[in-house]
Amino acid sequence: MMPTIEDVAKLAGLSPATISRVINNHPYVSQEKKDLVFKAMKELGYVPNSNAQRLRKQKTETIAVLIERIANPFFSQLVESMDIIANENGYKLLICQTNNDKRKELEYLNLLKTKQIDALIFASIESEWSVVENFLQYGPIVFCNDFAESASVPIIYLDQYRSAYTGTKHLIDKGYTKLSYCGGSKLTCLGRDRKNGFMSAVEEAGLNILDQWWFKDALTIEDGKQILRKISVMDNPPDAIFTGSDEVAAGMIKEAKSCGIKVPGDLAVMGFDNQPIAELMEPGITTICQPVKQMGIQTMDVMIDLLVNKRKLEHRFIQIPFHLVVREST
Amino acid sequence: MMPTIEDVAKLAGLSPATISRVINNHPYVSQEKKDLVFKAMKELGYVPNSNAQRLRKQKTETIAVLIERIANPFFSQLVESMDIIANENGYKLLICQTNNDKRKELEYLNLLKTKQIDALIFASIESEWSVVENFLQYGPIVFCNDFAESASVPIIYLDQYRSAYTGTKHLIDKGYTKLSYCGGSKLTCLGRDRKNGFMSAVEEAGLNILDQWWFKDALTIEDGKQILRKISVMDNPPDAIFTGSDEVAAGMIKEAKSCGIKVPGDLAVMGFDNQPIAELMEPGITTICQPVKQMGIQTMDVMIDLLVNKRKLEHRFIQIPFHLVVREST
DNA sequence: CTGAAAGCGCTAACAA
DNA sequence: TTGTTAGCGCTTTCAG
Repeated sequence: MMPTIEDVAKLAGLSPATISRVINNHPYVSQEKKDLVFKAMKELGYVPNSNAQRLRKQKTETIAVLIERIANPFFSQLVESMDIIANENGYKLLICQTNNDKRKELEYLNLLKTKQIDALIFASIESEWSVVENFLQYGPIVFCNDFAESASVPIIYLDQYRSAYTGTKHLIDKGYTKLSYCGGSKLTCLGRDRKNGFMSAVEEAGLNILDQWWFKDALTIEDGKQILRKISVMDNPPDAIFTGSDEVAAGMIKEAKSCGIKVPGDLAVMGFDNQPIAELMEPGITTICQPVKQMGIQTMDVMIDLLVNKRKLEHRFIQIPFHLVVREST
Repeated sequence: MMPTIEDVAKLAGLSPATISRVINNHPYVSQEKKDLVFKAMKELGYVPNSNAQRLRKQKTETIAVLIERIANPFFSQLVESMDIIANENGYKLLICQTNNDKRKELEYLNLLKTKQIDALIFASIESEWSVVENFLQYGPIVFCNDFAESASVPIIYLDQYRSAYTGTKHLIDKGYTKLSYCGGSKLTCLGRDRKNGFMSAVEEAGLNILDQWWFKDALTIEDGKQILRKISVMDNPPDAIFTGSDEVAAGMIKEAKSCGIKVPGDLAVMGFDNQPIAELMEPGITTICQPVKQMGIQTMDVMIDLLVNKRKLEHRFIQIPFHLVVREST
């Protein structure tokens, strides 16, 4: 079947060791033999068996990245840029969808133990750091976008507190007083910081938030529509809403049209991310621009540095800049 | 460092073979020994080294899928559903972005040869079948969405000819006579069939298409905007345009607003895919609904069948249904 | 500069 | 039902 290194050796009249040296660009192989090896390899259509190499070298040249869902544009863009950098450096990127399932997350973490990956990136996290920590002995771990409390590894992060504060402040400055908050799925560090930023601006302005103005688990366009329907039948509805995603905001705007609610006349809507959709909607969605690609690139740069230059794995926060994009929805 | 099967054997007072049997659920292991093995494994925190398993078994439980870009919503949705089915059947899905680069595609094909994957799915293809064919000896290959001419393997496909014909017919029935066509990147089977479907409806109606009404390489929102700008300055512009993607259509509609062109008054715009954006835009985009998830699921079902039941790899067309979704943009 | 040989961790005959 | 043994294909000392 597939030719092995031994077949090449035989054909070239050399030893497997020499073939291996050529494959791995070792110095001290005469040009003459090198040519012989290349010729034999070509003739046989030889390619080294990666599993044998991995077993021997105890390395896989593969990095895993854990995300919620690839169909979420934020993650697909993040992953795209990570993949490019990884490939440029000779690494493969394994994309792992957790769907916010702790069990699946743990399974993926086990890839480190079973030597199927050299390193792992969390772009979404469910587990406690105390659990994750145990896997550090098997390879470097880096956080990006979200992180686990008290994690002692590099964290590439956008200041959610300040960005939410900025967005909320914008609403307040525009004169809105009945603010609603629409958060994501879980209360991770990201969710917590974002909520605190919102609250901080609200308290500073001395505003009061009714219980019914709080929404959570809003992730999709559909979620946005549903929330808007709830708002549409409220006795005392909010006059502005801060959402954690452009998709939710888009769903709300779409549904508002059906319900006869004017955006921003009756309800101002803020998104988050600055996805393409934020610009395309009518009205355009005011949002916080997160440089997703940059985040992916920088995260992978850190990881490559760890892997290639064997830099020490230590805690540091790398801030990603953000900015407010004002459009018509507020 | 990491405990090996031998460590477990020693601790349990058994042979490595027995441990292996337990790991692989072989019959004929007494419950008593099994318990001993589990206890020892747990105590050592043992996990089998997959590279050793792969080398020995000559299997990876990994399937690759080749796509253009993961940030394209069509592909990210496709991949999401494939991943779910793959995981349910104990397979990992390796996502490979080719960016329409033949060289990269070939690199990924080589994963079959180097035993890093068991099988491969093309959801986008650049190479000739004559090239791809040579890799069949290393594992099954299946096409999905697009395919290579004369490929002799399963092809999961949406009838592009009929769908384009249907969409174009819709425009003609609405009374538009100056039709423009806006195609994708390359002239693959998918692109060719779609174009033929368009032409067929056009010829049937006896319409004339000006040279300047043909556009190609349109993929993104930005591309759509640019094309609209070109149209906006034409002496004799089209009155309806058939595009190959909702994103292109969305870009055109957005830009039309800036240019003072009415959609559909001055220009009717048709999309393709029925992405979420098609519903969200104002006007809503008339489009062809492609059941992406179903496509992903069915493709993976075929692949799993091939892999698990060792079904024979033979040519067959599996049709995915489509339907026209009429909204306001036409 | 090159080759011989050991062994990465596991599985599957073959024996017992 | 269990153990012994021979590799899977490659890399890396260690000798020469």
